[in-house]
Amino acid sequence: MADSTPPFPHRLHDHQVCIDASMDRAEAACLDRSERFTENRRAVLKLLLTGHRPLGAYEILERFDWKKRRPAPAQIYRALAFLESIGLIHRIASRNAYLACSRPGSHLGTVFLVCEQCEMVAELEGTQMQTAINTLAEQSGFEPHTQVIEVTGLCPECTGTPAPDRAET
Amino acid sequence: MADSTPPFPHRLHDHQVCIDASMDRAEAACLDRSERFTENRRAVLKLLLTGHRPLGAYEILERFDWKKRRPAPAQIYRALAFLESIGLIHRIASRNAYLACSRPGSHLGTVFLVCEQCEMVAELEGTQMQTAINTLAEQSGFEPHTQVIEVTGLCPECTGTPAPDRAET
DNA sequence: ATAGATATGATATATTATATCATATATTAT
DNA sequence: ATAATATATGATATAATATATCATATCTAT
Repeated sequence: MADSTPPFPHRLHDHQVCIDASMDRAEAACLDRSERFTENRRAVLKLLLTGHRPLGAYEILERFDWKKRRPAPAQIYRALAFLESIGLIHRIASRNAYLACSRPGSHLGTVFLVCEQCEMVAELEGTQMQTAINTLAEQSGFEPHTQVIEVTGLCPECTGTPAPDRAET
Repeated sequence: MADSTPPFPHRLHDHQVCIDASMDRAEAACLDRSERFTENRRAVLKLLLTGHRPLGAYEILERFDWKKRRPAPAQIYRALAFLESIGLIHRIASRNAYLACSRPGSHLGTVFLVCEQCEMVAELEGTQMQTAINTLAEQSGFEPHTQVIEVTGLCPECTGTPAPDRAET
């Protein structure tokens, strides 16, 4: 049973739909946990949702549409910490950058494919990978808690080799 | 065909053997590429070899046994960049730290198991993981170049659950 | 309305990493 | 051996990323 959404968002997809859906999910996630979806958190998430590409904290700061005073870095980091804590964004460790989550649900075995040219990131489920990690961990007597799986390379758009057209039911 | 060395070095293993062997391999690797194994590079590698645990660049700097003036950060980073470039050390992205390599040979599918308590790191081959990544990449039309696979959790010593004694031939 | 909890504002500073240019050292060709 | 070339280091400065702290504001439940 393959996932129907393509790993890398199509060049011409309706991105507003992504944004709206994500903001709605965020709203719901906060409500669900009785957490506040404040203006700051909203603003930071919205900035991260502008593209399927990770932004550094200071990049977010620069793009922040501040009404009064320019916000301090801490303000951004606080929002990022919060959003990450409830699974709405991911930190891409290999880039010190933050990415809006595009896969509601569990993120235990999530794999990130990061294009080194256009910086787009695909967020994949990696079930097989998870199995492999669990096997390795078991063999080592290791108890896994969190994991970072980030693959850097070239996305279909940037290699000129588009992804095979699978699952055309 | 399982690897005979345990994933996490045993509490009582003869560590001097590790160090000596690694320094010898480093020497050979440099010779092989006509690169210079200078005092700085030697010193940085040696510090990283003091334990199977990653050190931050500034941690290395602090422990650096400087004869004259305290070296500048750049000096450490230069050595680290060099050592990493020829595969003698690894960068642990999730910790901004550097680890002496304990597995001569290819590092394409290397998996790091990082203990969040004692900070020991096991460096594993992850063949199955590599296959999983390649599959995911192919399905996505992604061309993988480099990858970061880091699992954080508790090592056998720290869970109290020692690794099963496998391959006792 | 008040008390308690949580988020923000403001300031300062810690941590990690790189840029630059002059000097020194090693390697190669002569 | 010596000069020419390449490579590494020394020294200084600064960039980029992230956290600590404490006062104030805002929300939530009673």
